[in-house]
Amino acid sequence: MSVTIAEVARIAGVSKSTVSRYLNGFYDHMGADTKERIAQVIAELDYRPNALARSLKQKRTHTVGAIVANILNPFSTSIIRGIEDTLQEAGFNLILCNADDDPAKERDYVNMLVDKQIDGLIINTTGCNNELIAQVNQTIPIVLIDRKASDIDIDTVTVDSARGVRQAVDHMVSLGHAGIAMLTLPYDHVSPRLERVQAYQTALAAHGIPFREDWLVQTSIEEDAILSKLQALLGGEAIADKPTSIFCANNMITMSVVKAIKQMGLTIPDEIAVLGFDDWEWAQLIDPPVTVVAQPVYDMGNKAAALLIKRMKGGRSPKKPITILFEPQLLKRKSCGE
Amino acid sequence: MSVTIAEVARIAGVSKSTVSRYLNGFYDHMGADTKERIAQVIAELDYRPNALARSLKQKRTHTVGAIVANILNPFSTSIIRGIEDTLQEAGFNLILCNADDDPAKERDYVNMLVDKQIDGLIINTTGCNNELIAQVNQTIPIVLIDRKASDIDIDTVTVDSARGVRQAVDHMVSLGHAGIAMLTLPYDHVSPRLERVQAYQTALAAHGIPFREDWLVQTSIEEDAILSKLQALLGGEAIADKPTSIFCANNMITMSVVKAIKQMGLTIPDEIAVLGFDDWEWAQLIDPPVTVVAQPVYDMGNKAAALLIKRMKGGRSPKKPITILFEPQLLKRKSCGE
DNA sequence: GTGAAAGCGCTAACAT
DNA sequence: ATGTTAGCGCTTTCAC
Repeated sequence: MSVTIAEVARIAGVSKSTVSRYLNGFYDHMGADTKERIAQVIAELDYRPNALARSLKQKRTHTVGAIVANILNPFSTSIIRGIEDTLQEAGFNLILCNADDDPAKERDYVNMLVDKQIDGLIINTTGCNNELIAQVNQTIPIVLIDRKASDIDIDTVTVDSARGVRQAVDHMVSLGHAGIAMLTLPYDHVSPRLERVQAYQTALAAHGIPFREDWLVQTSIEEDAILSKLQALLGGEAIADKPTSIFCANNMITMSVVKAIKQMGLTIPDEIAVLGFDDWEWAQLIDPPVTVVAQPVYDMGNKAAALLIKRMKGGRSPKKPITILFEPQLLKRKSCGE
Repeated sequence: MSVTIAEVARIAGVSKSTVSRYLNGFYDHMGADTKERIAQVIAELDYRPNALARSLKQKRTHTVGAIVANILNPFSTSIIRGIEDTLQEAGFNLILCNADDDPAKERDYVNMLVDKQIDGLIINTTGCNNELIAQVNQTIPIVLIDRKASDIDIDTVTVDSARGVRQAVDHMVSLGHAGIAMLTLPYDHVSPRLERVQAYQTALAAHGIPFREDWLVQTSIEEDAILSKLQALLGGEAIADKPTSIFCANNMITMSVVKAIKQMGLTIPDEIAVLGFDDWEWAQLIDPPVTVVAQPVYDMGNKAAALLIKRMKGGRSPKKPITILFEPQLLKRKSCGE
């Protein structure tokens, strides 16, 4: 068995309480000699307090959970880095979980984290566990990141998708594209996806471009799926019936679309232009470098963590949920033409 | 306060032990009626056992820690997915940590995880905490992934770097490249980096190509650093003094090198060929698609988790550490010429 | 300035 | 088939 506080106390010739006080930094009224003795014994035995026992008593774990939707997405990892840095600075530990965009997995992770008594939670939610999240949020502060949960009142850090889409469409139109298709993952429960689809329609309307139902396509990022959707979109005979550009609703779609277009032997942007929501480290290495609407992901992670920390320290203050909106930024590269 | 086992017991009109037995699935000799009653009360109160209290008593948390070197690296995230899937199937929880290639962070995370009483640990180690890792491994099973710790005896899952490098060099030579430079991150404590550097020299020798000290360059992935190193390498006047190809020791280097080469206005592979260790999802989208030595990362994650599970279940069996070597695979694309 | 004792929520002998 | 009891390792009143 590993060494306990009792053993430290015994060897140092003091009581457990005294060692405990030492551990928790209550030196104020402590004899310099006892203090030193305890320090020495701890060092000698290489004693480390049992966090489980401590937390069981204190009812705080100094640990925050974060559940991301898809850890393979660079978007998620950048957010994680942002969360991590801020949390670390404040002395909180982070338990990272990957829901894999699976509501069941998300639910299990939320429950596990609650069971482990985390002090706070950051979720890039699937959008399918709103009741559970709302319920947990009664006792444990939760901050949603990127994706809102429309029907519950909860702190959220996200980006102004509508503005980003507007910039994207404006840019494409300014480059002469009138036929603008949009590819997105299914947007049933994921707020940014829905917002982007709506903003796309709004932006088209603003430019007097008629919205074509068949040019708004929902797809998975499976290679076959993307390919067949794209072929349907671009494979026709009549030129007038084909879009000249594709707006991709997030980076996973963008990557898959670029891959599929190359497979089809089409050239970007001459035969088909591409613009994506989300920037990532190597978007500029792609042939051609992809024009994107970038989100300040790292900052968003920072902010979500900072907000959560405030909530966790806030005691039982009447917390009125807030939503923090970040501004997206259009990064003009080569995939839409000059 | 949240509901406890005592309350469930009270309301169900049984003792805590009985509820506990129910929770742990010891139904065998339990009255069908009590069983039902308990189930009902639990559902009514939405009772969830306190994992902290349970683990404190049981001395098992059903939780595994994983520390990756750099979560921004797709290599890490693929490994994570592999670990996750296997662990989940076996009913273990995963706490993910990102050491950010910082030995101090790694040390802190190891300690935190130990304090939290994880049942097992998977580390993609910085190589600078070997004593700590060896010590922890006395009581908690640890599996190293990707990077070995040469001086300690511990389970390891990694790839045959030497073989991969040999394939890479062979390929470049077969394409007529004799001037092969190598770029790597500092390889002080990171086993695959060291192995790849050594294998590079061995492979050159095997082809009768003299090794040039100034063509083996250590660098960070900072844009400026890479650029200046590359300029030193490729910027000279005398053609004979310049390598015609660059072997990148991992994917982070590869991405940075490609970026820098583009910035310099050079074309790949005509002016300079590039071959990288590590494949990743969108390496083929780069202009030109990068030829790489791929590692079966997901499988490696799977295997590491499986091995760890075996160790955790193995009780106090005399575990003789093993090393599992995966085979790399050369993926010929366009960055080395035809 | 330090100690004794109770208890956090749970499990696991040992009874019956 | 179920209850009683004694902790797991720590913190925290309350004494002195």
